[in-house]
Amino acid sequence: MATIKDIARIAGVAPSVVSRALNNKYGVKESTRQRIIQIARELGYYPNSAARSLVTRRSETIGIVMADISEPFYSQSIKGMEYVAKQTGYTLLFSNSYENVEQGQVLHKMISGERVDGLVIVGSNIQEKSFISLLLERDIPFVLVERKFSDPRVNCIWLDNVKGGYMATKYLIEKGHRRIGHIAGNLYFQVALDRIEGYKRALAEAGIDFSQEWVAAGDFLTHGGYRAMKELLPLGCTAVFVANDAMAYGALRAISEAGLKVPDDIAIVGFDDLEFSSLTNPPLTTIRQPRYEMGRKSLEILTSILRERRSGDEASPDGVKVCFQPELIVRQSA
Amino acid sequence: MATIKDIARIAGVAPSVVSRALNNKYGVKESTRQRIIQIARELGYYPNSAARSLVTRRSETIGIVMADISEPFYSQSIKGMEYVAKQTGYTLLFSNSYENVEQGQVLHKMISGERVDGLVIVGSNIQEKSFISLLLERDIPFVLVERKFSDPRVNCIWLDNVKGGYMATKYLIEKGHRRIGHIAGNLYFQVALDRIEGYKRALAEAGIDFSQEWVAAGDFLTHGGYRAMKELLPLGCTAVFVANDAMAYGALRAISEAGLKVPDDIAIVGFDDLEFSSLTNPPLTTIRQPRYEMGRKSLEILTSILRERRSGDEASPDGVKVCFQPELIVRQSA
DNA sequence: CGACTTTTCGAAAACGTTTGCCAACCTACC
DNA sequence: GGTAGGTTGGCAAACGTTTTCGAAAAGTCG
Repeated sequence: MATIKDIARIAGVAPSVVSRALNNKYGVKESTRQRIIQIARELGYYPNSAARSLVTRRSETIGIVMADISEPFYSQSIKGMEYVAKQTGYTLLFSNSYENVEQGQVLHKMISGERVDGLVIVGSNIQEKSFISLLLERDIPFVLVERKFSDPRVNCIWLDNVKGGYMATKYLIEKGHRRIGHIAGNLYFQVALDRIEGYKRALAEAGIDFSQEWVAAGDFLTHGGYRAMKELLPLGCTAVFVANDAMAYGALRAISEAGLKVPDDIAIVGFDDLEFSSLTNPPLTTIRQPRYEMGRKSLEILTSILRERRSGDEASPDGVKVCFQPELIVRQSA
Repeated sequence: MATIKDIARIAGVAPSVVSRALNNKYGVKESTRQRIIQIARELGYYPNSAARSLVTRRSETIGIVMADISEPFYSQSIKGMEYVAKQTGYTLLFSNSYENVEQGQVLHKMISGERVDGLVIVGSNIQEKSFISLLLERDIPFVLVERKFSDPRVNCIWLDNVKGGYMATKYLIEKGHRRIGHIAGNLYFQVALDRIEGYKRALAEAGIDFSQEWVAAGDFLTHGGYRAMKELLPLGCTAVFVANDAMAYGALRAISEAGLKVPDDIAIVGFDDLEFSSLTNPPLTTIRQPRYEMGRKSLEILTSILRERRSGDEASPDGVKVCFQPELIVRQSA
């Protein structure tokens, strides 16, 4: 590979001039700049990223850590993030946390190895906070997705899950249901708790007693939804609000295996509005989460912080907090 | 962040010794090694990856380029790759090619910037070959997934798609169907061509005339499957072999919208066996592709090449070629 | 105890960039 | 023609490692 020195030699100029020319810095005559650019092109020059980030202390890379990148739930978020990454020239480095950000050395590998300039952490569980103080202490920009965090310094973006749970449940109540169950997500995650909270509020508002028995524990995965629905079935509810679509798929299956019909015997409302949810039988009524926009926003926040830092401006000490709104998508399962 | 020099100073030793101690190299007394390790731990030392790869010319990173990481099709491959990556300590750097590897600078960014030590390229289209000669020329290890490439030097792994297409079609024939349509994938990809070929062979073997009219053009995406099925519907076929599950979902929808029943009016066989395919209505009969194993294998091949190179052994000039076998999964759509 | 071998350690170069600072050059103005 | 001021280019240090080579220390053996 050609280096900056090769170019300098050929152009009859010092390496530093080549660097400035290629980086569009002030202080090099336009004619020599053109000459240098031409030579660089002919040599197929591409800057060595290790050398560059060693001196600039920047990697132009952003780390994305999420539970499991292969969950369909994340597909749209990723697309949104990539959109911004492409715009701003950042490279995205994905890493699975498998429900536990703090465990494992991925985070250390990323931040201590200076492989990333900043982080987007989506869906960390509520018990984890030491990694947050670590990031704060090391002064590494990051944004939390799907988690509200009270410290004013941290950037968070999340969906109003309480409202979403409320909307789903209220919709079922308006449809005339009174015996409404809930399949909850993994309770170590704030989203699961918030959706339960919304469910409770709608119930309370309609004067329906909340019963712990009606909420079955799930794990946000299809199979967990299936199991939970089986638990719920004998209780005779006429409707179930399921904390996410993936579990709703499992619930649909359990219901169908029991020989019951959706929505006539049991109505189902999911959460998330995955791509597949319009293809289930029947198509799933659900709460849409603007995942693309949220992914995009998360990266916009991060890149703008990074930009501020690079330009040396004093960044505001306060983080950004953005709350997105859920939307009810009515299909045929309720 | 603490550097190797800090440790050296505290330990009263030269930086080079620290490096050797931390990398478990021969030539440092066990007692000093322990002392150094202890100090490193106390300081929370982590090697700066840029500095390291600048001198070693290795990034300990593998680039994975695929059409669209968020397609559910890839989820299992990714899991398989991650498994090996974790074992071997490599970091995975994903990049979407959006159906065109050569376009765009991702590849250059990765290889010319020396960000990756090797590449796994899954599903490049058949017209693209200049990137292959580039990689060969630059002597960058890579493995092609989902594409057979005749040059003996290149490592390829693929599924026997001809056989898969044959199995799917033959199954339908055995079920008594004679009017069997096909929804093809994007014809710029070898897999699409091979599955058509398998379809043709099964037809020929059963003495059924092949008619171009019976094969509808698709794009491997759900919506394309939906459209293609609509084209096929008026032709009165009693069965359709769909080139992948994602399109099969669209086909199922089109059929159901037309008021027809699967499998009674039209039988459907898909390809891939995605997670969702057991949840469709009716559950999809399909050809399974061992995606996890293929992802895993691709990275095993690459890492073993990388290991050989690092140890300085002369690698064999010939690449590895691995063909995986498809498997028929019978559910209820055919 | 001396000669030799082996082990342990240190100095320094190298990897490819960026950047602060200074020197040289050019322009223009008096 | 001299000087001030601005523009352009070069030198050298720095970033944090690894690695080569040689020196010093330690160990071995007669």
